[in-house]
Amino acid sequence: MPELPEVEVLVRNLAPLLEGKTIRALEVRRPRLLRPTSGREFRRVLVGSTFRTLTRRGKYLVFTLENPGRSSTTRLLGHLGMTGRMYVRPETGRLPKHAAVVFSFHRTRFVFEDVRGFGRLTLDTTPLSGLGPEPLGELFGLEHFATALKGSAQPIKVKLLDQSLIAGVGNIYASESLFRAGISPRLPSRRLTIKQVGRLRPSLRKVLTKAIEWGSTVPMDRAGGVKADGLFCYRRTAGSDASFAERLWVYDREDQPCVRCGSPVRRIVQASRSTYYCPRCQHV
DNA sequence: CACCATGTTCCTTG
DNA sequence: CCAAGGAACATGGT
Repeated sequence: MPELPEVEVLVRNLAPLLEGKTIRALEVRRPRLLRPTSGREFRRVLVGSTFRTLTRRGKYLVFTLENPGRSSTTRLLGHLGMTGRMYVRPETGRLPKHAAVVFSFHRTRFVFEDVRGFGRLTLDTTPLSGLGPEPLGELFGLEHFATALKGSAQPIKVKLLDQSLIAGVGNIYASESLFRAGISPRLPSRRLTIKQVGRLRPSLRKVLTKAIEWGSTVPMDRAGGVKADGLFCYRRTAGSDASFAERLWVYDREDQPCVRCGSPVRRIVQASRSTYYCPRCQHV
């Protein structure tokens, strides 16, 4: 589920459910996902601590906790990888098969589960320092963007995935924003004209903003959608999912007609990841 | 069985 | 030294 918009929606749903909750017990079932923090260290620091704030940075969730005993604050960093999920539930019922970490409160528990195990929940916050500006923030200026692209021969699609350039853009919204801007994903970054950069920047912002809106307004009981308890997860659900189709213009739509011109959407592989685009609307 | 998957990191190659 | 490409990570869906 993990690009900026999905993480943003998750954070908004989760924050009110966590704030003020004190960790009474903590179970680490897949210590590997805490690395480089050890399970022992993780428990030592967090049991007894109280969740204060939850924010997002790029695709990361940033939790702050307060420990009364040490009168200090702790930052906890979360990342969903490809299949991570986080949610608060009543303490009843059994845990899912892939539950990695379980925080117990009074009558509820906060669960981090991850099927593939590419996600992370750790006390190591160093990954934050390597992130570029937030694409929806003030620091993501046209000048900064244009300058960063100027030096690189990498295809623009690949460049958009570079988290040190912009934080939070993933494979889906990279394709989507290029379609909206009418720019070929193959175009070397340094070849973008100032006019194209001028279109790409607002396209990125629009696509991300719309996705946040969509994620925040969709009925919360759809399969693979958002659940009322703050769980958010989407999976590709073939063509049967109408809302998913409406939401994305090119991603995962290989051979389907372009929503703008009708010619078939093409799929190519760049940096070993799928890119989708309309060869007619995104020439050059 | 084969191929694909929203991400990041590490290693190799040029 | 740097950039680019690919594998690895681990599991499930189609």
